[in-house]
Amino acid sequence: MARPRSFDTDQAISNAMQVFWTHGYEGASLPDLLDGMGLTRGSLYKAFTDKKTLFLKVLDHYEGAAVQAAVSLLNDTSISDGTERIMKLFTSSYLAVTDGDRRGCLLCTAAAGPSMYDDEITAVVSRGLNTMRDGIEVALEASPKHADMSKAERHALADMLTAQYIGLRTMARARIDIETLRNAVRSVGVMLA
Amino acid sequence: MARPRSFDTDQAISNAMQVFWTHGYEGASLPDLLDGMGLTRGSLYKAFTDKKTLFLKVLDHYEGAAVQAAVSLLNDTSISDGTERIMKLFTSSYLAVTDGDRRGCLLCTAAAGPSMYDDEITAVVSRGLNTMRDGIEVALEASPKHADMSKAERHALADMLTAQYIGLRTMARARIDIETLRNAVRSVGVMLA
DNA sequence: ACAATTTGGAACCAATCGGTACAATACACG
DNA sequence: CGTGTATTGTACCGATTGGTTCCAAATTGT
Repeated sequence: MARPRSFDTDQAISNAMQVFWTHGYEGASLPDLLDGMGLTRGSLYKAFTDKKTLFLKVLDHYEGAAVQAAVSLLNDTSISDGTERIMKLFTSSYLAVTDGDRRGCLLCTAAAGPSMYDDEITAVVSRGLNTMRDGIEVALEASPKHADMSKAERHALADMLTAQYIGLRTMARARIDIETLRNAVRSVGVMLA
Repeated sequence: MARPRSFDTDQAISNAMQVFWTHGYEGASLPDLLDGMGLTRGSLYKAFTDKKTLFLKVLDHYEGAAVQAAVSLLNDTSISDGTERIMKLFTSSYLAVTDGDRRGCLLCTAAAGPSMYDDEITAVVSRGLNTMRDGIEVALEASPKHADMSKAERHALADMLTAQYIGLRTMARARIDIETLRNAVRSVGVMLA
């Protein structure tokens, strides 16, 4: 009936995610995105309406990929001790930096930026962060060391660890010395032990 | 000899700080700044060279005001227990939110933004965060509960608490539920107790 | 009074921003 | 093979970005 789309939508969103991840929402210009996604203005606006809509789709994608990966790690029953899973999450954040990835967490970056004055973006971001939080809580429930805590206390501890996670990933983006990051992760381990 | 400056430079910087604090570096436009500072383009560029230079001055000002206030709280020997001082710092961050201040920490916001791809800004930001970190470490040294730790362990714990602080203030900006913030602070208290 | 300087303000700049209009293009189906 | 149709590329849009330049008015010390 008509000319088919020459690009894969998911792939395009995934490419856009990389651009937003490095530059942030307001820092990523249309040319940046077009370049990274490998398509032209017309195609982008036809397929994704506008920049903000694209960003919301990207956040969804990030939630479905990066956040979901973290959550399933936190739910991985093949590691019986929940605190071990949590430490694996924090350690992997540290290892990303040693591998040269200083971009931090897309969600955490968006959480700090001026884009948070937009209600829709705010909603998606805090939903994503809450998903992380819930994952941490699940892992805590599978931790023998925290079995005697009250549900409320465990809930609060999950909140604290979420803040810890956000702080760690923000520090990574801020080019804080790698030793400091290592120390922070190590101390989380000591605290949970 | 010549006409003196009709505005107070420090006051102007302080006003600029408010604008950057709410909008972030790239989010604050020239009109925003001129409006908030109450002066015109000509005066601003004569006095502060350009936007980035102004922002660096603002960061210095923030370090001399907000960060220094936090540090002197952390050094306040009238509160003998260092952990109490640290908890006061975290609690005050929480109380800022209950008072309706959702702007978070200027340094932490700058740490997450695309402005971190600028070396000069990066340097000033991480210097400020390190100052905070050192303050926390001093407080820890004045804590009986942490007197038996090794210097290295205490250092690492300070790093962790810095990440915690950044995360907390970022969550405040991200409009995370106030209960979650309260829980996070409470858990820090439990952890340090 | 005079020289020095800063003021507010407007005009102006090139560059870039996000977004749109539209003609050329390339495909799927009858 | 055509023809309808959605996609594509590009030229273009007005608005805004940070930054400059000019100038008359204002305010000081000498």
